[in-house]
Amino acid sequence: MTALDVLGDPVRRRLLEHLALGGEISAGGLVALAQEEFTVSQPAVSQHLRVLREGGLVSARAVGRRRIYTLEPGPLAEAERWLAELRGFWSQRLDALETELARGRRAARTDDSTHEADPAEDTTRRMA
Amino acid sequence: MTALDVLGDPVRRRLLEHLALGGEISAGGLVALAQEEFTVSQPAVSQHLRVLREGGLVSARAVGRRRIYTLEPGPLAEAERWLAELRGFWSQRLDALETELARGRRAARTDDSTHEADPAEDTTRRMA
DNA sequence: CCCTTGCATAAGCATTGACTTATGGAAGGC
DNA sequence: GCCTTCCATAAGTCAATGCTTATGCAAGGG
Repeated sequence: MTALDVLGDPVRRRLLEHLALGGEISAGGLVALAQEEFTVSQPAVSQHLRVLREGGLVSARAVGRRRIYTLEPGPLAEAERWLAELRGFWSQRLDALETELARGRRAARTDDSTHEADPAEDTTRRMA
Repeated sequence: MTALDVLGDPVRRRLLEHLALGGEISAGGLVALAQEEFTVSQPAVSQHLRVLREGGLVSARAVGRRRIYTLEPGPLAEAERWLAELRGFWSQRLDALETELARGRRAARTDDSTHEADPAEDTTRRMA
């Protein structure tokens, strides 16, 4: 999930948005666009582009003395899947809880009271 | 998109995964789970939980002296939408490019040659 | 051929951020 | 009423990261 590490910066996110909307954009074009919204120098943007490249989120090809950048959808899709899976398991859990409630909770025969989910039972540090 | 800022840490991501799979988990339980995979202290995990709380990714309620944490799907869904939109615009662009190519490219009447997408045209710094 | 443009890298600095140990307070067991 | 457990916060350290200026190199234009 290196994509989510790379996405943790607003400038990089904006660069990706511009690439998604505008298609292929040269490094200079991306610098100009970034400087419309952030006060950053050309090297700063270039370094962000390097991070994006190393994360596989974009690719660059040389055309003359220009570097044309393209969005690479792979890592983005991976991140999206990760999020979707989280949400999936979560809603599944919600559903389970609902049906549990709908069933009238015939359990709770222990005279205590509603206890929380059990995975947190052992809180002592099991030193690895 | 503060969610993506918060998601830029592997420990926090893992905590969210555990919450998604296990439902509600106490702070101590999350500490124990984190310490199975990372060598982190209890305060470190507590600080991560604070970041997650402030980002709205989780919520906590007090039960006795325990703090029970719950996944909040809202920000996650928002991040997912952002990613999906990126991918959406991108594939749209890809499609447009394909149809353009399929059309045989009747344009290119200017004797020059294939030029790249135009948004990068002006590369001078327009100082804001 | 220079001279300019386009972009990347180097080096240095400042800030952020993740960790640590230490501590405190609130709730429960005895 | 203690003592323990659970968890959060405080304070300080260290590394990572994002920025800057300076520079270098490759490609075109005159």
